[in-house]
Amino acid sequence: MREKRTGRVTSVEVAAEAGVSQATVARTFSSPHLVADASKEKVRAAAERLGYVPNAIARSLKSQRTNIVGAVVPARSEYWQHLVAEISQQLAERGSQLLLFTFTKPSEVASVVESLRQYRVDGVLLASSFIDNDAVSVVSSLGIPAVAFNHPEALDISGSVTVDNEGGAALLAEHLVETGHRSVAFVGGDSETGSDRRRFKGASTTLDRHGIICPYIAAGSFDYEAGYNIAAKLLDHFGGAGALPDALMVAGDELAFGVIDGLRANGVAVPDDVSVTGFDGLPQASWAGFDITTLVQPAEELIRVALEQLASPDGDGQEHISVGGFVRVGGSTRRPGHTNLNNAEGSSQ
Amino acid sequence: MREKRTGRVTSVEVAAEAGVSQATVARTFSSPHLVADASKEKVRAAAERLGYVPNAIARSLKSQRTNIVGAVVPARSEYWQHLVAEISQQLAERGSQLLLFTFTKPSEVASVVESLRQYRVDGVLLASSFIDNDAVSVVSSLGIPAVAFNHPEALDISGSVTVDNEGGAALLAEHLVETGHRSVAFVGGDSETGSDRRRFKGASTTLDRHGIICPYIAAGSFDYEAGYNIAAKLLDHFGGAGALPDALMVAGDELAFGVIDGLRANGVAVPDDVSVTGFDGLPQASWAGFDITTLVQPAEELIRVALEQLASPDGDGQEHISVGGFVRVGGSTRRPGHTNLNNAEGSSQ
DNA sequence: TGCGGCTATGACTACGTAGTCATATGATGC
DNA sequence: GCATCATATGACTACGTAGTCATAGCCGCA
Repeated sequence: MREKRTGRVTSVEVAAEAGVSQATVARTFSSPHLVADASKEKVRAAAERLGYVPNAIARSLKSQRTNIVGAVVPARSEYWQHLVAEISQQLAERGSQLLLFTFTKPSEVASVVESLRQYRVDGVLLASSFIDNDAVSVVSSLGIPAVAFNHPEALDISGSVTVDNEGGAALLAEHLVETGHRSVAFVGGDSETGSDRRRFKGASTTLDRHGIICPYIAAGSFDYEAGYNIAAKLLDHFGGAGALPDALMVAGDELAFGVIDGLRANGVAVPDDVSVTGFDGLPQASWAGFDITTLVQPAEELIRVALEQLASPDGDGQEHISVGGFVRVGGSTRRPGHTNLNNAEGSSQ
Repeated sequence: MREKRTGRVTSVEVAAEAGVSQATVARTFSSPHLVADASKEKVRAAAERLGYVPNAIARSLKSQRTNIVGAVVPARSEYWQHLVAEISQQLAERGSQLLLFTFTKPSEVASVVESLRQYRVDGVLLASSFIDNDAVSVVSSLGIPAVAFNHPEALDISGSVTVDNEGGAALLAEHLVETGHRSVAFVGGDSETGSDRRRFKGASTTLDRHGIICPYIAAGSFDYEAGYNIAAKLLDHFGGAGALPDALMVAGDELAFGVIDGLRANGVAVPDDVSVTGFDGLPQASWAGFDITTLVQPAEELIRVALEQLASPDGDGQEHISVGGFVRVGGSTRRPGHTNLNNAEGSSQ
């Protein structure tokens, strides 16, 4: 009785067992339409008996396709953790695998790229505005299809997919104006990133059109900690809780969580003393404790578009796609009933 | 002038360029100690000129090692998102890559396992108590070293690493007793999971020893939603906010976030009306808005131990390791000063 | 001088698959 | 009844590397 030497059975052995050639076994699994039903049956039965599983490594070597997509994302980011789940799911649907790389400092990206080159991934999702253009250009100059995700800076180097940061921030700003907010400040994350700058631009331009001047206040990064710490400084800056603007537009949801918690720790009520908006549409933004008014990034669509670009024939992927988001209204902003601009003053503090 | 056909240069071409044999090129990159310094120099220079990068796929085929570790985790879980970052970091330090698979329903695990077999990963981290024993046994019966992570049920099938759920829950229970809580209920997640059962066991046994009977209340799953929804039912069950026990021990942090938000939405103050503890030690548990008293799982250690087990020679990995956690005291539980058991009544409601 | 031992290197081959080419078998057209 | 064609299959080889084996050169010691 033949034993199942599982995981080490080859197509040759299956061929012997099934009484066909190795080629027929290979075809049964990779191009079944080329094999007669009777043969397929025999092969499948033999494979079953022996515990055969096609070797994807060998297949990749021969076919020059790995069916593996690499993703390079920052390790500690609620936003990217959220997206990775979506990436993974969509890749699975396409029959591809996800080779995940995380980094905590941008300087780690270089060595990651080296690994990606070695593994001959079919494509790379460079997922972050924290990745500098050098890394992006290295990858794409290697002939690896790359899509810079939410990295609107990478315009001339590789394909890119991003939410419409400017338009999204504009939508949020419009919403604030419509709900009667007359003074707004913008709390930025990492001002080195294009996302941050574009969100501020969208906000300030829109507010400006309504005669509101929107100062930029830098938290330094997009994480909770930064938001929490900036809260006290905001109070200093404006001269106390009573002097805060009507609303704070925060550049990212995680940052906004920190801002809200920090404000509350300082006795500021959200939204009663100040409205707060976020940006990203994280699941946690809907949690009752925060319930943030935020711009929801259509994660499913963003990633679908990005993967389609990776899958498209090389070179054609040099597109730069911007996807619109939508405002999710939560309890972190005041909603003075059907207030319009005429009586908006009533909702100001 | 030779062009850099990047990504498609082979060791043979580098050998020709450097004036050595292919074997010497291969050795320069995989066993440099076998190559004379002078040759290494020539090879490195030639490789640089041609833009050569070793092909990890071919290497894997030849050497029967992929340097890839697979991880199978639930897609929507704060806890696992937290751990994936740690896994990824530690694998990078070991020169390995992470092939990530996520699932939303346990039924999806089967197809994931199929992919893992094809890719001949060096090992698999089966990261969840949601994965049934069938899947675990399939993997390990394939000769793929597998470590069931936080899956204390898998005792006879593969190696496993888990936090000491029972001991951790006992620590939390002790803390509650020490801080004067005299009545406690346990809010469970998915009672099908061993983690849930053991945490309850640790809690109830310990509380029992102090004369406290701890009922089990099922939220059904470990996610925020479940926690939020169970809050109202808790009030029903106990007959109003005033009749709640002194403390609720919740089986997981994310679940606890939901419980807290749900309680607050129903006008219950945490910790003033009821103390709440979590379990996991997620970063968010330290956020000011929640600031949960929780059992911190030592993520770094857990994963290090798991990876060491994967790396150990096959067969030896059949160990079942339990790692202790520690209590992080937050603001979600009352701390009546130096209250001890003698005057604990004073802090009861 | 001669011989064992050590280092560095090249020739060769296997890893397991998929695609190319050639061939055999029927089925179809005139 | 012969040429044509589609289908099914087998033999063969290449994908790019790493390890095995053999050999050449070299040192030291008798």
